Amino acid sequence: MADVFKAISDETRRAILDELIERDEQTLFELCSRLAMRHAVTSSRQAVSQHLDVLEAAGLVRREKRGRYTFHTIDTRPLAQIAERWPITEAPQ
Amino acid sequence: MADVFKAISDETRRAILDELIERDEQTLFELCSRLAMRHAVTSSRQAVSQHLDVLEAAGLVRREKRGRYTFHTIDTRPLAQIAERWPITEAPQ
DNA sequence: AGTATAAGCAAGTAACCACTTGCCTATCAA
DNA sequence: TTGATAGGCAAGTGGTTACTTGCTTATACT
Repeated sequence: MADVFKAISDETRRAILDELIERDEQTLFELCSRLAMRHAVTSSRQAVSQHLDVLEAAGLVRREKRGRYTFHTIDTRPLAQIAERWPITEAPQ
Repeated sequence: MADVFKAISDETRRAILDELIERDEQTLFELCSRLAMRHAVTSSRQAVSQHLDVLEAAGLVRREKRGRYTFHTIDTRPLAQIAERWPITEAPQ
């Protein structure tokens, strides 16, 4: 789907995926503080939340609400279609 | 590079890559007519040329000028970094 | 030399998108 | 029940970007 390409076209969203690869099942606040500390992302909570909306629409992140916390889980499988669509050859074509 | 993600974030540019996968070494005019016929892309020559600029900056397309023709070649290798950055797992994480 | 074809350059425009701001809802603890 | 924490909703704004328009350059053909 086109959503996947749009999702990874933004630097902050790529940092979110990086952070979720390092540590999965994070809440919004956890993500915000760890993005600021480890990935030099200065976006506000609302901005990060909107990015997570985009990542969820692309199927790259799943949300699971427990109590007052919402945990975010990464799912890299939608990225497979990229390598399938344009197979990577060793030498330049 | 960030340019690769930006490059494939646009539907028309993805169609250009699709078309170059089908038939490599096309000129700008060839690309324009084949995009219109086979990929329902209605963009003008200048628009396609600007898209090729972006794809070239991302290293996904190389240009080779011979006489009055400029041939465009696809190089999918920059896409490999995507799968490397977020490895694809079979089951959801 | 003159014309046609292939393509580059550059400014202007309109739509999109990331981000902010302000307010609201829900859950939990004291 | 009151306050604090975690998060959602929605409108407005500024910057980016895809696209058009018009002009220019370069190569090839007659």
